[in-house]
Formats: sequence, C-alpha cells, structure tokens
Amino acid sequence: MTEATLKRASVVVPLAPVRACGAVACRDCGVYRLCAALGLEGDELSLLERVVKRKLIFKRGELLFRAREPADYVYAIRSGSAKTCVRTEGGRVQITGLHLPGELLGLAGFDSREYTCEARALETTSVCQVSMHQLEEVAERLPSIHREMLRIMSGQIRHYEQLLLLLGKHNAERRLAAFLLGLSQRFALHHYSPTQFNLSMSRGDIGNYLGIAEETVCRVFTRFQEEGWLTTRRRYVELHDLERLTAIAHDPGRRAAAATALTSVA
Amino acid sequence: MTEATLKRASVVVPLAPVRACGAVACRDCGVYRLCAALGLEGDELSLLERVVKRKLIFKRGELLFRAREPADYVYAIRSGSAKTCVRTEGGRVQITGLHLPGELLGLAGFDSREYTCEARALETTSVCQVSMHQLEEVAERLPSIHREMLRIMSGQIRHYEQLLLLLGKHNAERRLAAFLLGLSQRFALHHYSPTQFNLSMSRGDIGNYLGIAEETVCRVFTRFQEEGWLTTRRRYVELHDLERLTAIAHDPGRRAAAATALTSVA
DNA sequence: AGGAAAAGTTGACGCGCGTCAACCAGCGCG
DNA sequence: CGCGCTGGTTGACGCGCGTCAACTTTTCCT
Repeated sequence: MTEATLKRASVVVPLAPVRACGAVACRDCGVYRLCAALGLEGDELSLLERVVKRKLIFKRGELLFRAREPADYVYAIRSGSAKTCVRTEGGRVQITGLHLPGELLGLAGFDSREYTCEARALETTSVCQVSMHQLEEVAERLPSIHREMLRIMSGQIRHYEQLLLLLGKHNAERRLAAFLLGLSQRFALHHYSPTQFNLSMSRGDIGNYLGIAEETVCRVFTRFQEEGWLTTRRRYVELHDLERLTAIAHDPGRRAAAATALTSVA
Repeated sequence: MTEATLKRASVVVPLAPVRACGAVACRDCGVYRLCAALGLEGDELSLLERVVKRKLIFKRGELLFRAREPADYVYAIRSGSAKTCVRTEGGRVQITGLHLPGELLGLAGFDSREYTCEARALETTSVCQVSMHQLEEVAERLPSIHREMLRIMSGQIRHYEQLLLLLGKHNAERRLAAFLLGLSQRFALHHYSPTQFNLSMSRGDIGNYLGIAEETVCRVFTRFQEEGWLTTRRRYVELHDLERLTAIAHDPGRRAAAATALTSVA
C-alpha cells in the first residue's frame, strides 16, 4: 500500500522512488542499548527472552494502547510508524508524537502504572512488546537498564519542549517547515533519505499535531510547492530547498513572499 | 515583598489574606521519596549529606541554570517559585513550566549531561542543590533512587502533555481558566488555599506560557472579573466560581457570555 | 468492478487575537 | 517627596487562520 503510493508518486515526480521505512536492525534501534544492557549478563538469551515478550504486528488505525490503561508493556517500533495522542474530557484530541522505527512507546506510564496517552499505528507496523514488570525485575540487578530508561524519557522531554516552542510561538508556515525539517533529520539519522519520504500522517493529523487546521496545512503545502521548495503528492514529499525551509522555520521576522525578489536582504 | 503585595491586596479585596508559599517541610517535598530512599540505608546521614550538597537562595530573576550548561545538579524548591523556559535560535522564548515548592528541576538533563532548558527564580527562592554525580553513585547501590527519578520524569511528561493540549486546542479563555485551575489544584495539594494565591508570574510570563499575548491575558482577566468569577489585583488572585471556570476550561462548544443569563443550562 | 466513504484541495468569509500605541499605577531610588 | 521605570490596562485596527462548503481524487469494502 505504501508501495502503491510510491509508484504513483514516481509517475508525477520523476525521481528515484525511496523505500518506505523498512524494519530497523536491532543494532539501529533506539532501544538497542536497553536490549544490549539486558544482554550483558551471562545468561543473555534467557533474560532477553523473559523481557522481550514477542513481536507483534498492528494494522493501520489499530491501537497499541489506550490512555489510563494498565501500562503493562512498552513497545519498540521495528518498522512502520505510530502516533501518540492525549484527550480532554471534552473529547478533543492533541497528537503529541509521531514515532518512527527504533523508537520506544509507553515508557511515560512508568510511575503511575498507567499509560499517559494512547498510541495508534499509522500504517502496518511491527513492534517488540516488552513486559514492564519483567523489565523492572531485571532492572533490580542491572542499574544500566534504569539509566537507559531515564535516557529515553529525557529524550521524550526534549521532544515535548521543542513541540511546545512550535505550538506557542510560530505561525503556520514555520510550524509546517519545522515539522518537515524535523522529520528530514530523523530520517537521516535512521539512514533514510532526508529529502524524499512518506508522511505517514494525513493532512488532518499533521494539522492536529501542529495546532493548525487541516485546510491550512493544505494551503501552506500548496504555497511551498508554488515557491518550488518542495513537491508533494498526497503523503509523499520531496524537499527541494532545505535551506529555504530552514530559513522559514528559524527566522523570526522575515516575510517569505517578499524575500523572493523585492527585498534583497538575502 | 510578597508580604507587601498581599497587604496591598487585602486593602482592596477585604478577604483574609493568605500566606504566600512558605518553605515545605521535607515530608511534603515532592522529592521526599527520593531523599527517603537515600536515607533507607544504614549510614543514612552520611549518604544524604554527600548528595544534598547545600541549600541555596536565589533572588527574583536569578538563573538557577542555563540550557546546554553541564547538568551537574538538580534542584528541589523549598520555598518560592521558578520558571523554566526553552529558546529558539531566533531568540524566541517559550516558558515551559512554573515550579512550586516541593518540585524538582533539572532532571531532564540527565542523559545528555546538559540542561535541556533554563530555570529562573520568580521571587526569592530557596532550593536544595543535589549533586547529579553523587546521586548517580548512590543510585548504583539503591535502585529505588532510579525509580524515583523515573517517577518524577514521567510526571514531567504528563505535565507537558497537558500543556500541549492547552496550546494546540484551546482559545484564550480556556487557556487562562485551565491555567488558574491547575494552579489552584497544585496549591491545594501543597495545603495552601486553592482560591486565593499569588501568581508569581507577570502577565507577560503568563501570556508566553499559554501562547497568547500579554494584552490578551489582561483582557481575559478583565472579562472574568466582570463576570464575577474572580478578582485580581496585580499578581494576587481570588477565584470565586471554580465551577464556572471549570466549565470554561473543559466544555468545547459553550459560549461564556451567553451562559450568564440567557441559556439557563447552568 | 463499482459505489461509498475518506482524504485532499480550493475558495469565501469573518472573527479572535496579535500588534501598536497611549495611558495609568505602584515601587524603588535619589 | 517627587521622579522615572517597570508592569498592567484599555482601545483601535487589521490580518492570519479557523470555519463552512463545494468539489475532486483515492481508497476501501463487498
């Protein structure tokens, strides 16, 4: 299905199609150091197997877990992608994260023993399911496991701080530019193309994530495309001018339209 | 100086003035379980003293730490209050937290060994400074310390998720109402009055925190006051109608103005 | 295959809130 | 005691973006 999207895209945009994110090797997984820590003891396999319960497959739209549900497992994404979101009593939803292969979900529920948010697969997604209980047991003997968990959680906190900055202080263009660049960098980290990739999120999801309306997302995409900074075909995106986009994302006072020719402040 | 503010306020608003937040007892400190965990070993005092380096006083506006600085210490607030904020390269600032007595600052820098944000005292503030390095050493032998750190960090994550919801999905009235109610609840937890307290933040800070303009904060305060739901005198606030404010903060579709008399939905 | 539902796009319109500006009120300082 | 400064308040104005709506394209389901 992702295949199909890519084929279609490559008809219109005649550039080498990129493979969607395949499964990460354990070595490239963000949880690797956690798993490695588990493996450090002599009885490597038995420990690992007690903790990494099993590998599961979720289809597009399926729930990995719900908020306030007992947080019995954490999930490491092997391939595919997932979104996390929180809800108000009023039923409003705020997407708080887009998670790519090698990333860990559900750890924030650690203390309350309940998930703090819900997680949903954005496409067919393969995950490692890790028992929180067993993880804790093993951690008794291996402090490095706790350190890894702390490391991962503080990464999550940094992510939220960046998102807060985006939601509180930026206009629609900056939000979308920053979103795309952030994705680009993450793809690069994972050894994928930083300029050609599939957003696994719909326009509506992106808008929700960035705190703007779905229609505004469309309009900004169109504007960027008219300027020649990127091309998109539904969820497939190609970034043509990373520098320009970076300028949009960062510069506080610059007006994008005027910068094209009139004011040669460059 | 907080004293003075209160005295002034009580002239205009003839209600029993409330004491500003005094120092919390160790027993009421959010870090108590951390300190307690340290104390569980036989050589209680020596351990505690190696780790809790010293108590410090910061004056209004003074920095506890800066982002990207080596994260050598975490700070537990004993009295007063502090704000944390992150910055863009462009120089924009987003306040990410308001911290009251009993709360812990600087833990998110754990993995990168650098603070992820900066922290600044909002008033004269007394803190316990805890050496990260020593904490780690002690944690080698006491897994419960790591568990406490995880607990505190996941609390931070939940806070950010709520803030994201606020910034992404709510209008100015809802943001301010939710902000005030959140504070109210936190004061109640700390055994202070949930209806009469000092915001240690300026209007500008509140606006920044909530992602709205300073002037909008003023206007919404004025509107709420006209409706009789609260009174404010500079940074001193009294909440008169928690229910009404809760309705504003939660209900997605309700219009505040109309609800006063016309629609008796109550 | 075929029809319905979902996702995406574009236009029109108006309101919420940001911005600019003037002004006021405490508070610290000399 | 008065002066200046910082923080707070209020008004006017306009633009960015949310909302509603019509329409197209793609995907999903039977």
